[in-house]
Amino acid sequence: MVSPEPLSDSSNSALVRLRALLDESSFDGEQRLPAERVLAAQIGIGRRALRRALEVLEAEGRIWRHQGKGTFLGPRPARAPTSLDELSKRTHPLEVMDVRLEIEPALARLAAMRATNGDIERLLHLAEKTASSSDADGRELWDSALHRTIAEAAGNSLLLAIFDLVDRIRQDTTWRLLRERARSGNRQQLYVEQHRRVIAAIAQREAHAAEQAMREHLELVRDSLLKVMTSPLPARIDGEIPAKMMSANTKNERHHGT
Amino acid sequence: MVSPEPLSDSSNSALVRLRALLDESSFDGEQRLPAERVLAAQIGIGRRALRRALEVLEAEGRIWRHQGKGTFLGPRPARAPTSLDELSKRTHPLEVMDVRLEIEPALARLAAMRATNGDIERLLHLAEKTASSSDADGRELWDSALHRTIAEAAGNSLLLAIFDLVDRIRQDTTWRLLRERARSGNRQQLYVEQHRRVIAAIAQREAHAAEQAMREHLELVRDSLLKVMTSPLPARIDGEIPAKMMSANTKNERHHGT
DNA sequence: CGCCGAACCAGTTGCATATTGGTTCGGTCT
DNA sequence: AGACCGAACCAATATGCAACTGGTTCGGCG
Repeated sequence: MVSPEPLSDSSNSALVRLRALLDESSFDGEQRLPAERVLAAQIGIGRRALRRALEVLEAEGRIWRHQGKGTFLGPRPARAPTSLDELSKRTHPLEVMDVRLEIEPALARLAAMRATNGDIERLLHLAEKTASSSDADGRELWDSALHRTIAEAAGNSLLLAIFDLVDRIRQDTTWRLLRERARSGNRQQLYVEQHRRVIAAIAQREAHAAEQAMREHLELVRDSLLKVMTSPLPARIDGEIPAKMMSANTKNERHHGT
Repeated sequence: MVSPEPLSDSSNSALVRLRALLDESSFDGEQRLPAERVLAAQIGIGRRALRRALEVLEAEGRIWRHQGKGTFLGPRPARAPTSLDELSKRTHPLEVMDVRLEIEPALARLAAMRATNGDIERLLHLAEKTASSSDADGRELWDSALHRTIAEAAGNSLLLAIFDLVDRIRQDTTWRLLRERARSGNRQQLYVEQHRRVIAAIAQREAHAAEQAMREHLELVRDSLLKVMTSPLPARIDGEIPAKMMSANTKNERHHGT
């Protein structure tokens, strides 16, 4: 068929010659093919023409490229499912807060039921430290330790591992400035009070109260985060917020109908 | 009173002086304190004596050290990510069921709120497949796909990743024989009915009903697993069951959103 | 107008180097 | 003999730099 041909002759010949190279398996055993500059010189075409040909091949899925790494044969390797970087890149802060709202109240409840006296002692100690810490960095450090100690006290190693996973994503670089701005809001005193309430409930073995207190605390944290993110400041973390993911369990009454 | 003193005078004085430094917050804002060689020179003691003092402080949890990094104030930060193998090795089946009981009802609730019509269509399709499947292997396959589709429909990629993590542990080799024995109990028909109920609730957007139905389903699964594990058969999965971890949320009614 | 070479930008890798805590050794003083 | 010290070494980490990579822009040229 004679379709309109946007590519020039030389580009086209480059594509043909590249396809021939790939088909002949001229790079036997070699997953990686030469750098663009080298390859262009070998074939005897310009780098620009070569790149257009490579674009086609990449769109076809026959090769894949990555800046700084090179060009490789075969389909793009699947992402490691639990690779922290990948996961944190494609995870939105509000998603993380939703997950924390699902997990940490449960952790607090379990901690209230199963914490040892030693756990409770450590929690009380941490609460003091958090309150007495003056600078923001120190507060965040002790706060993190506090939440994790509760997770430990829950006595479920898998749930603890999940907590760590979420926490690692939360502490990723992208969030740094976000948290700095979030904690500028002077809610620190309220946070301290909420922490105290959670710990008290755990110490008194009141599972439901611990769960509820933790949920209220995290809801406040999320609202604070939300406020920061929707603030008129032009510097947004990420342009797109998937519509599905929008936080939706502030008051999750039953949805009837529609 | 003159208690036996294992430490020498100089070490002791080093410890006293170090404690003074930390209490006075001489390292305000600085999480990291000077290198051992420097610090020893500053205090005017030998490095060996300094190190003994640091050991005490580390045991007390006031500092933490790591080779090549340095010595830091505060509690030791969360440790490195746990690989799947490691995690799976020291995770007990009942722990996994407890985690599923925490996460999957929440997933069902979110799915009821945010599932697309396409999601629901797929769920209905899967329900048919699961019911019509005759052999046990096929049933398990469809069952797994069903649970994961619900997790997808929840629309939180991080929560989905966590679900996958748990699911991968659940499908680890150690569990194979356990599941074989568990499904020998003729509860399959009941499982199918429970699945149907969960899907119906999601399709009708009844978040609370979906959550509750999923919880009931998983509780039955866990009870079935528990029965198999405590059966008189000598082949136990793992010798030790930490007392803390014993399942303890059979009847904890939940209060979401107050 | 299309193409080319060249330069520049940005992400990645590797290596040499410096610094850290961890350890061992011999000398020295009490 | 035991406690201490300085020095050196070991191993893990951090850091900076050079050398690539693909991605992009620019001026020149036919």
